[in-house]
Amino acid sequence: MSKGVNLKELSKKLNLSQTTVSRALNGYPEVSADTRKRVAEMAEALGYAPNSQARRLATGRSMAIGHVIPRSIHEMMNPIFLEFIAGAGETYSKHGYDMIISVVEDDHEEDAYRQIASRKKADGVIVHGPASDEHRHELLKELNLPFVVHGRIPGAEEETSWIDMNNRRAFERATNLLLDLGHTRIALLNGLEQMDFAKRRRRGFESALEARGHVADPDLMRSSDMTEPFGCENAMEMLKSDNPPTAFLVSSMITAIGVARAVGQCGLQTGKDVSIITHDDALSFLPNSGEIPIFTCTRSSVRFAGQKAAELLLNMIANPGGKPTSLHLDAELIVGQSTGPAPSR
Amino acid sequence: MSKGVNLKELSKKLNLSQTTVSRALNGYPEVSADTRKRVAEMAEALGYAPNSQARRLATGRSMAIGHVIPRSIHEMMNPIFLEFIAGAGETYSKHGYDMIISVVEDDHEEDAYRQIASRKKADGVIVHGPASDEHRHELLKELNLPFVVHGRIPGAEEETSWIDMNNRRAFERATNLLLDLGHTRIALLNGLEQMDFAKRRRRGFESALEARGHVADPDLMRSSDMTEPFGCENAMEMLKSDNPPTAFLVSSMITAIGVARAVGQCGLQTGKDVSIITHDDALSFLPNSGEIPIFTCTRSSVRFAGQKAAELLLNMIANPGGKPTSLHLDAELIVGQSTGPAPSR
DNA sequence: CCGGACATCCAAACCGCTTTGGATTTCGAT
DNA sequence: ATCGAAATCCAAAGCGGTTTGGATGTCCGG
Repeated sequence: MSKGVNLKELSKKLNLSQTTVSRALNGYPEVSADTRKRVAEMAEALGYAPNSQARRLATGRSMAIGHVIPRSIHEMMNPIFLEFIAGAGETYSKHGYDMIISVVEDDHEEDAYRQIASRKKADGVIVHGPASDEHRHELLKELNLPFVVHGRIPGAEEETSWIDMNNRRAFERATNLLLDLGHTRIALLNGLEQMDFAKRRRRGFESALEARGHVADPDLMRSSDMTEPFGCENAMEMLKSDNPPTAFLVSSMITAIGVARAVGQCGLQTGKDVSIITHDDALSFLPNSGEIPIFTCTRSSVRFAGQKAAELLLNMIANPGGKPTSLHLDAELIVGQSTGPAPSR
Repeated sequence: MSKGVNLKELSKKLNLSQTTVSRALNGYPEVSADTRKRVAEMAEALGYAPNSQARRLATGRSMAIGHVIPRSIHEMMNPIFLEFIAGAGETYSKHGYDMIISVVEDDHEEDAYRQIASRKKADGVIVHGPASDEHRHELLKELNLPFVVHGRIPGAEEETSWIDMNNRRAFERATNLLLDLGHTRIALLNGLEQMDFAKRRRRGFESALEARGHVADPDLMRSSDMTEPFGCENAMEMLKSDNPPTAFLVSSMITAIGVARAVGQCGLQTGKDVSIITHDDALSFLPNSGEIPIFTCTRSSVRFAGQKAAELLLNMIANPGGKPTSLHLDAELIVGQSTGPAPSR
């Protein structure tokens, strides 16, 4: 209601020292119950809230987590990224942390991290979209900035904290389902393969094929930003080829929608003439649920991952010096309307 | 490189007072060029960067902009929201501002704003997704917190700063195009009509129809979260009805994709049997560009809107006491593959 | 040679909170 | 009555910057 009351004024009003008022408000034991109550009431009445900058300066903790997002990431991973952020944000606000997001030019990412560290802008950061050739973790270690990776950094799994889904296994299972349905010509529309997750998915796909004595056909494997047109154009091209695939394994719902469009445009029917399995990040604006979801999918909620990543990070910050901890989520394989037995020809 | 140098240490190293060092670094005139250079070099060498909390406390400006996003918004507007954020973020970092995002439970939104104000967490905020029945601006005025609205608050256009596209006019023009093509049964798949933008779009649609002597058929108007299934299910239902529409006017690409799916499933062809015009927010992961875009659309880049909104707000903060200023963006009407003359029957 | 205008630089106050290191009081136990 | 522990509370010292109000030195015209 009222405004601008600070600790000094509040304590004067109460005829108490700032020390006592501060302690009363922050739950320290050396304050009598009476006093505490009196303080709380007056604070409430005067609408007192501690200035966060001052508190941060005094405590040395910024009570904020940073997310550095270079343009390239958010163009690629746009919706997935936000969903993750939203999840993380829920955890932060539950724990009184702020989330600060830096959108930076691609070649300023390192700068951004350095600034966060040197200016003490955040107590920790989340590393998004680790590449196969990843180096941010080294920088962050040097900067002494706690971090959690969304995904895994190849070769640094033991020494970093991360949260990831089991990409390889999910795609292995999906591929097996298609094989079980009789499909042998299976296309893979994957995310950019400089990203770690995409590489893992491909490995899952290939190893499932190989285990059954098949070999992945390079002509049927494409890798790109996961847009809708990427799905449509490539599916179209493959479907019109001499030896078209009967099934598609796709890395994102959006791309899968593109594939479905291509299937339609070719006069074919999804789930009958052509099967599609997609990974489903459970994005809220692209629901794929219901009794029989539209798309057969491997599903793993990226929002949930965000929540957990934040928890991991806050834990690290609260208990410094601990061992890195990680979380391995398993994707569900859910059968929907987009798969069926391979057409006999 | 090195770490933890603060102003005191830096100035000691230089045999200068903190005052002088601070002034040299911040470009004040009362420092000789020599000294300034010496200071700059030493600061560089020692890797000095001012602690942002301390600076904030001293200057009284938090150098941050807040975005409060209740769950309901980010479930609805997910991808659009992020694109806007990304645009705003670019502007912020260009000006040395931080972006802080609070994800809050729906009924804690007011609290979030109060906290930002009382704890001085941000120097201003962006108001997202104004409803027809909007009150946040009143709260923010009471809190004396500068803000810019993305969209418009009905009845408060004059007294608030906002950035918006011309929703009514865009949908009017789109409707006219359809009418020109001979369509008379046109369906409207709109966003939630408690949102201001959706209401405006509907008005544009209706007034274009009326101007040509038609009346909007309530059976052909639906309003909901702009998901893909919303488009598919409703289009399906309408197309199977006795008196199906020959064209759809849709509020979002994602929903339009759903409509296209329904069209395909009905064995019809988009752009021939059924025309679709959608609004296109120019989301990066849903490109609808190229020589002949897939969808005929009204296009307005929401990322650009984000950039501009941020500029508006930073201006307000830099020049307090100014009159509210606003920006009215015009959407382009772009003809793509999804429209054609109404089928003669 | 003097006084004032500039150009430089500095000591200290301040921003608003937390926290250290007592001071004072209370009270049961000896 | 005496003592030490426990319970309360406080003055003051930070945290790391910015900014105010001089102090000092230099240069120039008169």
